[in-house]
Amino acid sequence: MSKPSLARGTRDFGPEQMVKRTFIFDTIRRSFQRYGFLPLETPAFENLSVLMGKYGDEGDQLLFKILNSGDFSGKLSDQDWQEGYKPLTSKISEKGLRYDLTVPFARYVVMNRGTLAMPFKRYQIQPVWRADRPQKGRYREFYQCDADVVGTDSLLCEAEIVMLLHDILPALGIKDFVVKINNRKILTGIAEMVGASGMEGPLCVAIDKLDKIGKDKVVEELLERGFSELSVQKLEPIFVLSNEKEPFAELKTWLADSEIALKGIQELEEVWAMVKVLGIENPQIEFDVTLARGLSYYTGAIFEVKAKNVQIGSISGGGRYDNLTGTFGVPGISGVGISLGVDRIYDVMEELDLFPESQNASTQVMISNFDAEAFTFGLAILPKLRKAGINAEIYPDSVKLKKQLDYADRKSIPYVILIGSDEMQSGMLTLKNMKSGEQQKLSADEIINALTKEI
RNA sequence: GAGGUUGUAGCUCAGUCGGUUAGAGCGCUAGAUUGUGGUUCUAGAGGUCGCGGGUUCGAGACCCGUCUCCCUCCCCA
Repeated sequence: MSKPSLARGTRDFGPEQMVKRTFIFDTIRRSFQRYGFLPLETPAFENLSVLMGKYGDEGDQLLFKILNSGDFSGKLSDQDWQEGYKPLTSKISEKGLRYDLTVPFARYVVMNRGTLAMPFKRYQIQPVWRADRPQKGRYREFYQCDADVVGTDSLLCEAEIVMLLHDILPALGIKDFVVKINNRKILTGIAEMVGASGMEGPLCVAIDKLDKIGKDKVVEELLERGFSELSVQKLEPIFVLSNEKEPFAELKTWLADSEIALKGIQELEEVWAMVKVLGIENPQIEFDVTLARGLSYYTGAIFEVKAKNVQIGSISGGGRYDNLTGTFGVPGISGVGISLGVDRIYDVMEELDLFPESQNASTQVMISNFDAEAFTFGLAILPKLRKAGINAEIYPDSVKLKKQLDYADRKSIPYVILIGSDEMQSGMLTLKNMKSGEQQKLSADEIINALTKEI
């Protein structure tokens, strides 16, 4: 027999952690609802045909695949084994764990399009799985909180996402953050401009590292990735732009010949304008040409949120996707959304010590169990406490008081009711304050009164 | 997927050059105290040294493999 262990990249969440996590979930859910999003849940696993090809090659590889049940290898031939793992995978696995919440949502929209009031706004809070190598702030099972709008290409949705983030993060205590915004159309335009159409993928990957490794290294990497000297020269303005907060005018001059880039810039300007009208106090948004994001389905705005003063990756990301439902046979439904990573938000809050103290979740009063007679007496009082809305429990075994008080102490139960022969005779119970050690004689009703006031 | 690193009691960690019965602190259990927790004192329990193989008279220590933790890259929440 071997000791039990957790699967790589997974965690248990004990009671204290769950109290904190629940606080995050509740805060986010409340905001989602306030913006008119409706709840949705989808299955933990989907057919691979739904998931494959939506996240890029890298994403396909990070999908957890589920082995077909039963004799999955029975029909395999020798040739199947020799063709390599990719063709083999499709023969032995047809389901996979969900990788994000956006693709299953798109599938849901396609399957239910006749019944949904468009534009359709939904939120979804569920775990997702990625066969990644775990690291700080990176897990193989983690929760995402998504809010998406489909069925409209109004840029109001982008502006509302900005606003939503400015509601949620401060409500969690995260005041220092930055919402980075870019637009895929601009990136496409840039690739076009420098004569490297369709190469925005590698382009993004390289320029994304600008603030990390510096201009010279980025140029080096671009050349390595197959960009010509001329292309790299034409990219020069990027290195200047990257320092500006709102360099839309400069961008327009530089990319004047690219229709698609101009469209992207115009979209961003509109979002900025709308954010101003919505009146967010001190909006923490920033244009970032180097923001790319790997998910291949984005076509318009892209978002990423970073918490400042902590070394944890982005806590939220999202963007607009014009043709995700198109991959399921229903084109023309544009959507946009964001995803908040609960586990990273948790890590940020833990590191910055942002969790509120008060936790009304646990027991407020425990009835001690001195002997069989007192136990029966206490049993009658227990439901009265609970009916009055007081979290209460009775110690189940007639063991030494020392042990019972120790239990109450360790659960941080603030009050204990002591019942002995005196108390049963007089009806006046002893209420002990565990923090101060004070004890007073009160009737059951008086105790309920006193404790109700404390809530 | 590539590279590096870690693993000894429930937790944090010692363990010398390869050598007797693997230790400490905290925690846990019991008692001191038969109606009173936190402090104190006393006693006790608790180990497949991640797992599998190898070298050796002898391995917690050395070698190989494997799993896991953490880190860098890639990518991402």
